[in-house]
Amino acid sequence: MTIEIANIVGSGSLHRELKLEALESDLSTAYLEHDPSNYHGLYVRLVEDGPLITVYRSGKYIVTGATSFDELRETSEVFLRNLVQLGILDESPETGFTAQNVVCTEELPSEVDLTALSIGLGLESVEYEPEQFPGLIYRPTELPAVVLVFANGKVVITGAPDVETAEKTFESLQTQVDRYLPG
DNA sequence: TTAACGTTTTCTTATATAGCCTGATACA
DNA sequence: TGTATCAGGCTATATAAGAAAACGTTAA
Repeated sequence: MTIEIANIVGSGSLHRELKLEALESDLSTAYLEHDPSNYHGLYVRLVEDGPLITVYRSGKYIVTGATSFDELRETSEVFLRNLVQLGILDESPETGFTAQNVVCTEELPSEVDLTALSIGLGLESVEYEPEQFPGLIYRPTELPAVVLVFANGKVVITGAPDVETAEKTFESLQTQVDRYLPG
């Protein structure tokens, strides 16, 4: 099994309020975007095309666009170090930074008859409306993740807090596919 | 009926996936 | 002018955050 991580979302808190306008002018080396008329959060990128940090006045922040847990952690830590260097924080606080959502892709060994699969899985855990969206949406009752299954066998797993959960979710799907669409 | 307040929804970002639609461009 | 091709946007999914708008409810 070769689950590929496409995106990880994490969040944490600095436990103190921030002046976003001041932060915007102080973080001169980062890639910044702040347009309160569009959205109230301050967007920060430490490197061009790198993960995006959304910072709020409350001191809470979100990191999106990381493709590994190392990159997610590193982004949060470098951001905190920058704030300490700028004198915005006295020292790196305990932020409680954790991954909230992992988006992964996988592939089933063969094409899938989505209509047959939706009948097999049962209407209570499946949404499949091809006129609206070409993928089948599967919510396993025992796992906190959602799976998008496409007719060509490609699969997107989202909502999982970690890779283990994503892998278990894919295994659960594969079991169901083998049961309802043998051979 | 209107004001005031409380609750809910929408917005934004990242990302994969695939089908459909629309607009732009190229060529006959 | 008509057809073909391509690119881009929208559809749906999860998640965090908080402001603002859109609701619903209650009282005067």
